Amino acid sequence: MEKKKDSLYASTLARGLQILRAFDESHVALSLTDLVERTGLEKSAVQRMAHTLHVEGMLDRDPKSRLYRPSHAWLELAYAYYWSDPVIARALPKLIEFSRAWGETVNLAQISGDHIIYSLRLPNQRTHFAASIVGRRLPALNTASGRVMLATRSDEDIDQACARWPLLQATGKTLMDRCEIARSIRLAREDGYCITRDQMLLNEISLAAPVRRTDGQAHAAVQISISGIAFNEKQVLEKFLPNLLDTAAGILG
Amino acid sequence: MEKKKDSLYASTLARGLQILRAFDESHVALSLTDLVERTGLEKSAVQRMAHTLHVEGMLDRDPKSRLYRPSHAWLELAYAYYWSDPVIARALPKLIEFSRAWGETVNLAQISGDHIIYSLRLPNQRTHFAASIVGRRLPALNTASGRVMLATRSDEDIDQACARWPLLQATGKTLMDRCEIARSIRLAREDGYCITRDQMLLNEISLAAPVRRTDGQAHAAVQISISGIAFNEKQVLEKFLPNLLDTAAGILG
DNA sequence: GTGGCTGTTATCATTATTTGATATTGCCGA
DNA sequence: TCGGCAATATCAAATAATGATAACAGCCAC
Repeated sequence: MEKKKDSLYASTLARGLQILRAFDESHVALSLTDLVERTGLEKSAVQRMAHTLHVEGMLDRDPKSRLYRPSHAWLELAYAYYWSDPVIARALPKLIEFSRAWGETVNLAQISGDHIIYSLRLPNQRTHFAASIVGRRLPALNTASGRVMLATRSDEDIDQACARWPLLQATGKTLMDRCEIARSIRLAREDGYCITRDQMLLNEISLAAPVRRTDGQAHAAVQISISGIAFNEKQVLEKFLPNLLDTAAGILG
Repeated sequence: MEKKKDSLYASTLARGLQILRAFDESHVALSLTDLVERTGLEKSAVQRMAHTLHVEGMLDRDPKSRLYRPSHAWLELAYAYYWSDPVIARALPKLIEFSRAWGETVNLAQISGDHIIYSLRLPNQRTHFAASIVGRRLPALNTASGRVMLATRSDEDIDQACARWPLLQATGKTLMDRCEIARSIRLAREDGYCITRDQMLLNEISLAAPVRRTDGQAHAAVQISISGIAFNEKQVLEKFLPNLLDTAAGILG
């Protein structure tokens, strides 16, 4: 109907997926009319899709308010994902080891188009909710992890990315200058790590090291979040960098 | 076609979901023919569903082997789930605190039909992969978490569950006697906690405390896994129980 | 209580979409 | 190089989705 002339494309299935994707951090429970609004689908279509997803166990429903909510099945899908990605299994024991040894928050980030996605998180101090749960996506250019991964690519790739990939001003100090970001990435290539401050959260220092494959490219990074109040960048590098590089290198992307 | 006479049921969507559910811990990458086998759908239907899911970003595909794999979108769904469930946000800081203070593996389990599902995990020592990642489902009756949650229900509910809910013999020592399990649940009701050993993993002691709602029922539990080599049950109770109960009580289901 | 509003549930003729058989192509190992 | 298996592409038949509309239910203000 609205999509490409693709005879293999099952639009009913796509509409169902639209319903699933209507839920996010600021839309945690939706009524039928909410879903109509958010998806732009016909009322009847939403009714049928939501009903089907409910019957199939993908959506829970509060009988009182009639609001739909994500079900536990969404976590089961994450479980299946974890088993399917071989990097996860190699990274997890290393991250646990690091977390135990240093008592700091450590994450595994992966590149996903022009964003990074946090696929493993071992939080060690109370922080914002979003910073503690897996599945969060952030523009790659704004993060230490994204930059250190990008740094393993060709110059052309880096230039292209710096020119085109999206940016998000998360704090007042988030770096939005694309030339500066390009410089930061080239520095990361020389250094083999990337460190940032106040980019996604104020008073947060983020240090990332690449998880390289045999061809040298990194599709994952190990990243730690350190309080910018307790430490400055120099101290963070001295205290954590060698072990972080070891941890990342030991994973083999 | 095969399903109920439900005029709102969109079977195409359901077929697509079947494809997603074909992936699990022992099926991490599937070809079209694998999918045909696992779902029982027609070859053409599988072709169209998989194609659509790929176009929509729900499945990745290795161009070489042509195998389909779960995509990062599966983690994004988990992210949306986390935001949608209010218990998660209340539990996470408490679990982090406990993990920091005691350096032991701590989990949040929730009841999901006749199974439990681990929705938060803070692993603190290397163990089996399955024991470290969220989304794992286990028969409620076989776990300390499941029993301590069931213990907050009525006697009839407990009897029904003990009679009908599934069991899984995970180790040679997994308790399979339904009468014994019922006894364990009633004990948990008196004690306000449940402790097990060697049930899902050999030499693992599992201790769980209920997260009660205002009506007294628990739909979640905080659970810790302790090495049965380093400790015996008595020591675990002495060392961890008071703090675990505090942690669980502080969450408010 | 009662009326009116809003959002949900149910129905149905029309038709677009899926279906599933089959033909074609491409890949990999012998 | 060939043979066999699996992945793609095609298409007429018919089923299953569509979307408009009608009936219903819950909630709030009065």
